[in-house]
Amino acid sequence: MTDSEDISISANLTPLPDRVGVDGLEDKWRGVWDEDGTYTFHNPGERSAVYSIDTPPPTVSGHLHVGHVFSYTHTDIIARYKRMNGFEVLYPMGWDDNGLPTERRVQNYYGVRVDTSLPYDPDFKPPFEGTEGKKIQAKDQVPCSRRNFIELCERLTAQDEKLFENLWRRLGLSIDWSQTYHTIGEHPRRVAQKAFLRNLARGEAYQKDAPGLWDVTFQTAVAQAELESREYPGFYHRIAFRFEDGTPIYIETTRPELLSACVALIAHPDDERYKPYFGKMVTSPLYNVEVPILAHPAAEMDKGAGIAMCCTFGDMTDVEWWRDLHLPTRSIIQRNGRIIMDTPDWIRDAQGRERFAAIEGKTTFSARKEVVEQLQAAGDMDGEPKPTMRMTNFYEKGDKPLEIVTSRQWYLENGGTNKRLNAELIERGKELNFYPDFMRVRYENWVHGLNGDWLISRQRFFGVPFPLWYALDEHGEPDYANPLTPSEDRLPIDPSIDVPEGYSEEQRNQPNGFMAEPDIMDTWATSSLTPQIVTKWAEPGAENESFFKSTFPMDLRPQGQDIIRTWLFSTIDRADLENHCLPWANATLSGWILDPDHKKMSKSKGNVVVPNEPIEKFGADAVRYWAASARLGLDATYDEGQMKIGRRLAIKLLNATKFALAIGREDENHHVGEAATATWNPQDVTEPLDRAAMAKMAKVVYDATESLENYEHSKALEAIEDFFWQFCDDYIELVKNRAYGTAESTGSTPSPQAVKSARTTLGLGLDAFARLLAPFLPYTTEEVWSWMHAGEGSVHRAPWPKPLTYAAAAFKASPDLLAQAGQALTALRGIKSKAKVSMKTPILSVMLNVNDELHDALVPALGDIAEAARVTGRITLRKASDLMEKYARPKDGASDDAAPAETTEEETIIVSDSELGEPPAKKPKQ
RNA sequence: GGGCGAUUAGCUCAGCCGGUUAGAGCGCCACCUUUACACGGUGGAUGUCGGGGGUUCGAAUCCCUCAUCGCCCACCA
Repeated sequence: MTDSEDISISANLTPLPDRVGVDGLEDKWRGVWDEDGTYTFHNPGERSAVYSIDTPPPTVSGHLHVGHVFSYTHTDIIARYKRMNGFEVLYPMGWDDNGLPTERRVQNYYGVRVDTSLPYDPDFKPPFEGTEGKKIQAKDQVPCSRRNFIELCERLTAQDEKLFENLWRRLGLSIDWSQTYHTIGEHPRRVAQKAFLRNLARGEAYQKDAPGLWDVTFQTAVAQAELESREYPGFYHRIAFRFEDGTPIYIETTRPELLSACVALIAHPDDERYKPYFGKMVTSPLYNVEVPILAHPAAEMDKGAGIAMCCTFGDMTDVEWWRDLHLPTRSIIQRNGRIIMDTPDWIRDAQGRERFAAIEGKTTFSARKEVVEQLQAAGDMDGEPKPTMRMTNFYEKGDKPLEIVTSRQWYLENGGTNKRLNAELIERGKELNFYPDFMRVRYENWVHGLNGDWLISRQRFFGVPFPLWYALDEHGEPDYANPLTPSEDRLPIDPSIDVPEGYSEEQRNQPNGFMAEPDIMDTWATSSLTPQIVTKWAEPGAENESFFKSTFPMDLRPQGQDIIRTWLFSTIDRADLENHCLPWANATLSGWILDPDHKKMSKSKGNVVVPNEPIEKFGADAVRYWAASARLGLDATYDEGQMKIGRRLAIKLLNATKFALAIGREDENHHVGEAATATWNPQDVTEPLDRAAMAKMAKVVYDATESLENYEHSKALEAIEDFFWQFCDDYIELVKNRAYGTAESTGSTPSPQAVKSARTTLGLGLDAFARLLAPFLPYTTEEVWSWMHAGEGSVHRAPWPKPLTYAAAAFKASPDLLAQAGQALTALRGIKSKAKVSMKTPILSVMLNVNDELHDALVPALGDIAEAARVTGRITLRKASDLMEKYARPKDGASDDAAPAETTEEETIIVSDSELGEPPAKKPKQ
């Protein structure tokens, strides 16, 4: 095989449609891709031949959003690009269907709630179906077993997943649907439990009975990563504690209802105002409980009165003081957020006990009101409460401030307490390529700022259960210190159904028997393992082992910037602990979608655009074009104008390709009904203008490739698109007559070689554009590809173009000639535009005054230029030096030659002495 | 309070490791139905590059500062 055969492109040309359009292409090609398995991943058995993508599993909430199509398009462009570069692309889809959002929807949709004491009922029928929107009162909700509830969760999410899948398919995501997982599915459960058991065995997972953040609405513990600070209105209350002699000492608090939980007053050790009192005792108002005044550096002198009431627990600072100063625990808040029902024994004062009885069982809100009234009545409050806005921690999905509750929870090391691990995770962050790079800072900030390990247990129902049981002693008390674990080959298990080795079901919850760990893992504890899930880390068998080796560590994690601290970080944590490496080499971070008023689109704002609408209106390729024109990491404005441009680009590609392929094959009605073959050999490109076009193509291919290698899809698209329009507007216009083999205007018939050169360049060019645009406009490019490569498979499996092919065709020509010829053409069109006549009007004669370099460059393309501009008479090029002479003399004729000196500097081509002919007679409309 | 982005034509955005007259598309104006395309074509007008300072022969580009918008982290007495 010689070099020239190596790079020439053979085409199988089909008959062409008389009219083309983008509508209908989606249905046509989606079916073909499914049938042909165009996007199916085939394990090549070696890591270097694979590009693997850790697709974000969207929360299936039943609500779709254009933001979804935005970021997923970015990833799809990369997937398609890598596939065309010969990689087997593992591009799976996942659904995040476990967790609270699903639970809440199921409760409302079916009108049920979990009662863990109920047994599974295989014939359970929920009282409602599809009641969303209508408010089902809590009292109307029918209790059901956890397993029944989970079945309902699965039923509902299956419906939502179908909606999402339809959208993704419509959008043209090149996902291998056979690799789909959902986070509550069997395989992810196995991964989550296996990874947890290994963390446990290595001592990275542990349980602790400690104060922690607690959501009173959902009645579950929450993790640091799920916190959200929000402004919350409150009041400062100035309250008097008293020394033995009755002297008051004032503290300020926004939470007077916690007065009875006070264990100390705390001031800064350097605070001169309070230094004399450290170590002294004071008594609390209302309850007359003695508490010490202590020093701690976390107290801030300029906050409130400078001395704070430490309660167990009002906030995380209280916890810090309590821990550091070994203070007693006096909890008064229950897990449901209400005050405890029994008057605590540390209140001994009879009147104090009476006062406490008045707030028993109340919410913090009404207890606060009661306590304030009591304080005012007792004369222990100074002045009126002063309103304030303060930042308060909320669970990101909750709407009541978090309380701090002591409970037994499971934790996983994440560098929040282990310094060595923290440093290691920072280091992992440095190894990872972030796109854009500045996102790395957010990761580092977060890891540096961790103040505790990752709380992974949740007191909820729909999620992956901990694979644990506890032995019960003769009194029925669990031995938490020595959990019972299943062997890995039993996974996944549900401890509330399955039985630990060596026990029988009858022993469940019996003295000397066992009990299941009731908690489930947080959603992120499963989601943090998506790389292990999609690469089949936990699946047994040689085939899966090979799969894992070919795909892990993965290549790409695309995700939203808002979940760097959760998903990105926790995934790195898990892979570091389990696999001792980064889970992927690259992470791409998407920005937000803003509505046309630059407000972030969100459901609560009511400005969400449902993605089906623009796809319906403009077509999937057009919507993708809009998404593709935004850079990673930057917010993008929802812009239908951009979609219109995308649609226009797609239509142009269809028409230009049809036109180029039709040349020389048309019958008298311009209809192409016959199939044909063609060989586009770069060596047949012989004309200067054609070579210039190919030189430009080589550069564009090179630039686009470089941009895509750097995950800069928008830059690649811009380069390709720019040249595509230049190719259509200038190059095709300049050569179409030559390609036809006719020369109507100049009267000189082009040589067969010149004709072939033009046709070859058109073929090579449009073949290249189909490939270059394939990642962006998959439907349109597949359509045009099918016209020129019938029976050769999909463009999406065709090789990405190489600069070498076009450089060979360019034969060392400069790309500049194309631009220069384009300028000349523009100048000639300008004559007609200014004269307000049809472009068909012949130019009888014209003089083009150009600078010296341009003069020499344009000479070889003059024939094409004259032909394209319909110059029927003389076209003369004159050098700038001669031009100056001309302007030295007064001149006659047209007035568009004003200000010669300036004009000479600003324009490279000046038209003079032009003479137009008669416009041709208008043809009657057909 | 600490940090990260953004700020360029009416709109959406390029350009930013300093260097000729700051670009594109949309929109706008005028014209043209031309053997691919009216879902079209051709031509044209449009900017104190957020403000202010500085470095430099030269700044949209580098430095300082301020402002506005968005986001992240911290902030519950």
